[in-house]
Amino acid sequence: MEGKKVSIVDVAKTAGVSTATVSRVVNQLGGYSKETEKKVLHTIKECGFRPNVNAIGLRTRRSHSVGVIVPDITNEFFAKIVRTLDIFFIKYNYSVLICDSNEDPELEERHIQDMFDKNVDGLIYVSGMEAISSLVKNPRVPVVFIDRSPKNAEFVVQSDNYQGGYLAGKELCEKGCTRPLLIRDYRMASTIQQRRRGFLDALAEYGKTCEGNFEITILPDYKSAKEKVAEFLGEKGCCFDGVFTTNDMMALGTIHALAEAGYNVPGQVMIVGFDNVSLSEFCNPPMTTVAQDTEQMALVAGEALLKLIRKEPIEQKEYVVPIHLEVRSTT
Amino acid sequence: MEGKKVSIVDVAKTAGVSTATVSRVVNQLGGYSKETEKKVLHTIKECGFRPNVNAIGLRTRRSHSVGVIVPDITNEFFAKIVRTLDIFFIKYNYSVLICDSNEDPELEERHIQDMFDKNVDGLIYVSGMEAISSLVKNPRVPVVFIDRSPKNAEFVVQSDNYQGGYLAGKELCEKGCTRPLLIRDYRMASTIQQRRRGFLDALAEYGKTCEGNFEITILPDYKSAKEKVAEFLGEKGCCFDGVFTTNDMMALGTIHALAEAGYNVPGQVMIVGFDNVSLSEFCNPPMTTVAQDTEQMALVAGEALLKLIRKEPIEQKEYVVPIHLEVRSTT
DNA sequence: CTGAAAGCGCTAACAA
DNA sequence: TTGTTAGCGCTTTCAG
Repeated sequence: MEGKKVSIVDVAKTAGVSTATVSRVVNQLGGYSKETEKKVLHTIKECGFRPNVNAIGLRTRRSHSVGVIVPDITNEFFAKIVRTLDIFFIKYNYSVLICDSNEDPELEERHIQDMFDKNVDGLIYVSGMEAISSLVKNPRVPVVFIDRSPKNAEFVVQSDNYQGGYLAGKELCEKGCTRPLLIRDYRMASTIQQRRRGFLDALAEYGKTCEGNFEITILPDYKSAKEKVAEFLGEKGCCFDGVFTTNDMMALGTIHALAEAGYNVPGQVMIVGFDNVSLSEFCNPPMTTVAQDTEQMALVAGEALLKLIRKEPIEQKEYVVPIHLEVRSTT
Repeated sequence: MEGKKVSIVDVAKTAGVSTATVSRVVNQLGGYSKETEKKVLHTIKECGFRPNVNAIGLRTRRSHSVGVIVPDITNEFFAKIVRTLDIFFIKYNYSVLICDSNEDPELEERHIQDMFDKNVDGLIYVSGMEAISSLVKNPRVPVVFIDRSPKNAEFVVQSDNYQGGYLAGKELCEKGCTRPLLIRDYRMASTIQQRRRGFLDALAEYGKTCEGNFEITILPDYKSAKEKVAEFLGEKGCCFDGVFTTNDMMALGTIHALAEAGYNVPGQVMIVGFDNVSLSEFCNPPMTTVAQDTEQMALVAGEALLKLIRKEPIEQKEYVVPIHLEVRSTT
């Protein structure tokens, strides 16, 4: 009895009804008696019937699945979003297709095509590149953006990046920093712009001016930060006493460069990171950092996509998730 | 021209051939003239034809996709495997369906069913629970196991866990440890057993005996380790001078418990972890740990699955990936 | 070398 | 309330 797959025809036959009726029951479309329903449901269970998703997809052009595109699944921030989304959608019987673009536009393009080929009913696009062109090409499927806000986006959810930058600046100023330094991703994504703006505004509020070399722009990783800070230290000495980096790995690189050059953190230089990756809690000293609420972001995005898919009205096109400062030992 | 999807019929029509011929060309089955091939290929490109995967799946019962099941995508170790697999399979035009079982047997069961429903051509199962029953139920699709070796497995790839444990024990002994302690996952998975065995064998080689309370068994996370070690320290004092934990988070918990109790690492107690997560490099002090070659594991698994899917002969049923000790500052 | 046609499993008119 | 039936887009014999 485990030999062949049972189809809707088999169910119909053994239940003594038509395939249409079985289909109605399976999809809970109503228009059948309580009795037939019970009968059909019973035989379905009996013979272990599972609808063939390909046949359904072929007929309906829907897949009951959504795609999630992240630039790096290896990054805890994205991994958490993916996980939350996965758990969210399974509740609604949607399966999620995860795809790691690996920061590679070509790969990303390919993955997106792949998802369209699979007839995803919707897409969640997390902080990707600008190669959104191919997304827009397909107006059939709704797209929700996390952490990135292209024009014409149907729905965008982002952390309150401005507030994050502001909190970082405020923390530094209140703890007595007088010569602040900003280290940021050289690519000026909108999120980075907002963090920067918030930071500068906080400084201004405390009467700090932003002198000449107060800003370093680099690749946003540990190594770049460490090297660049070491170099900076070598050239100009420690002409700053507080640093805000636009992510935690850069903060860590900075901490280590400082430590190796013999400076004390937070004694001589304070540091605030961004993201609150678990590393920031366990490094030495534990890092003060701006924490994003990944779970909330994912949930909001999931809910919005679901509405878009169901063509329910959506009250707002944008959602800003609150952010908070996790104060630890580098400030 | 962007209005409707073009099907194989459209291509056939405009190319002036039959759908059968188009199909043959698309699938490179041969049996057509160079000329028709060129003509068909050209019109395919011309009108942007993309085969409908549902129709193909419905006909062939194959999906050209494989499933990957991990217990926690948020864990760097698994995320890396997923990413490598993804990149590997895309080369062969297979798409990979990632699923995070979230250490939840019910969710896992559901995800697996889902994958079968989607007609995955193969499955890679990474260090999951024992709920493999449902896997075995479906003898149609080949399964490759990573980091777990159930009986009857078609193919298993694992790190050389025994060697890992051995290296940890040796390192401790050579650096002068006399009272070793083992802290391990309370669940005795085969991988943990092997690490333990290797560790004990190394100790024996150096004439160390394993006295009474030399082994602590806990949940394998930071918090459990930290609490348990603190408690242990409180009850018996520091009756050990070297610790091997079966993963890095436990090692970190141990380090922190020790630090808080005022013990010096590695001065009074040495520590060796397992996994080489990036945290182990950045914590304080940077941790000596046993490094698994995740990339190699993923690649071997991917290659094996591909062979299984293609029904090519497979020379061995098991593959052991070398491991090495990353010596840092806790030993 | 090429085409005609059956049918994979399901849904959705339309009829009854 | 239920059944009949025509496809969805593709592969795959079987004929030619």
